[in-house]
Amino acid sequence: MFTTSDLAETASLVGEPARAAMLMALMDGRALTAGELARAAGVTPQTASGHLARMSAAGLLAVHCQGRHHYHRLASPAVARMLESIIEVSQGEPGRPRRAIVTGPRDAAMRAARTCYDHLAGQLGVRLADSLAARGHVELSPEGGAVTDAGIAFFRDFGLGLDAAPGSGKRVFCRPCVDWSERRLHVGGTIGAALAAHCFALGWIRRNERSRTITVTPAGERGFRDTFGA
Amino acid sequence: MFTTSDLAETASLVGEPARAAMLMALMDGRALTAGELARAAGVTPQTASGHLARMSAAGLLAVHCQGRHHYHRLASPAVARMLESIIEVSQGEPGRPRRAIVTGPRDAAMRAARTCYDHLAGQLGVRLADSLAARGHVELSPEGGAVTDAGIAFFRDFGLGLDAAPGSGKRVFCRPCVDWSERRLHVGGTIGAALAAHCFALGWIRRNERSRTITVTPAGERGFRDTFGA
DNA sequence: GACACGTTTCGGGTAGCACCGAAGTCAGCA
DNA sequence: TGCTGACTTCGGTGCTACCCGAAACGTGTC
Repeated sequence: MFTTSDLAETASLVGEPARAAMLMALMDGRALTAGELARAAGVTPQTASGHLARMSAAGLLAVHCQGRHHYHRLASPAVARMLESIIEVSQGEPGRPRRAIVTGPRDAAMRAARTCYDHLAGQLGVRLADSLAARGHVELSPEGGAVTDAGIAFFRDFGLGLDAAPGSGKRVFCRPCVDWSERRLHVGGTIGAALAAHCFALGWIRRNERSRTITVTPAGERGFRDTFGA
Repeated sequence: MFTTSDLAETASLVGEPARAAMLMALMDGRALTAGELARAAGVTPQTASGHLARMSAAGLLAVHCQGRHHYHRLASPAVARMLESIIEVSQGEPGRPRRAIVTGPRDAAMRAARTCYDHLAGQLGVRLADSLAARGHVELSPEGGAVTDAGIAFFRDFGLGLDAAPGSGKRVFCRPCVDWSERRLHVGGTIGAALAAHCFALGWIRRNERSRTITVTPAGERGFRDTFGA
């Protein structure tokens, strides 16, 4: 069972600016040290330590100690999904315009391409999703998403190891994820994670230091154009 | 764009016991008056009023004034999804047992059958989902869900008006929703909502006053057994 | 119009907690 | 073994906001 106080407890952990900033910093799926998270949240290490201990105890974060560094990461994809859904509500209705924000170059890089827990987001993520949908490889809707039979063959050719056999009748789902900068859907879930991991392995994209942004390499430019037409 | 403070602001609204209790009371999708919500949260009307105003301003609730009663409801399915995802995280890992709670008869009724925003949940919801999955009418996984072609025909025979044409190639998705009492998946999304609405229309189930629980009528017992084998 | 009822606004009391300074613990290194 | 750096624990301070009593507002009823 569960009680409403459990709901409030979890939500109140997220509902504090310093902790929210730490969680957002971890949304790229990497593990960061306590000091890095303290800087990301703009608080002193001792304050951050208390926050991290509480979030770990509540099952929001997982800790991995290595020497004198303590690496923290989101405990599970469910936590990432929770944060996404809160962000979606925070954005309000698309119709109602929110206050404009002066966007610096850093924000431009964020909009261009970034990771969203374990898959690709930003303009790159949306472009890929659009291309995959236009070619009939995936179907995406706010309600859900799935990889078509043609898509399974395509991803297999591309080099992704898919667990489900094409003839098994079992559908490969791709979770639709609302992009908070583009306000459009991109491909998440296991297929999104596998796709992102493969692009990293191919050297098409690489992570930038101290940021959730990613850079598309020249090889990636060619690859995305030739393989995805995007 | 959005900022981390938006995330914290929304989460902090949910992360307060009185407000969380009100939101949970609204999770059945109905609209309740300010006074009813005050009682549900265990606070005075004037305290509840302040909370409701803040949640409405933030876009979590929608208000509908009728005479001297103000009816509040969840502003959108996105809010319901957000609450579900927070609950999912609040429950922790299935492996780690949470503190046992003495469950009274009221809780037993909740576990048996209730509504979850707009669809059926509890043992009834899970039983229906299992039956539909076993017969190949839907496919459900934590990543997503879809109605099969056979399922579309089945639901059409049952009397549900489905928007997507069977031959259009467009998939009808059903959002998987983690049941917080059964810890299993049940059928949500538009198909789940349509299914629940049709069962209400057929008189198979009816709402109980002042509770999210629902009762299966004798006609419903027969109907669920004959039509769904559940 | 007087009254009852549901809801909202205002003001002050209070509890909780986020924050930081200082000190303690632990790992790595010379 | 002493030193440095990363992290945690402890104690005290200050602010936020939750809460309720009192009163005002609007609406439906007699």
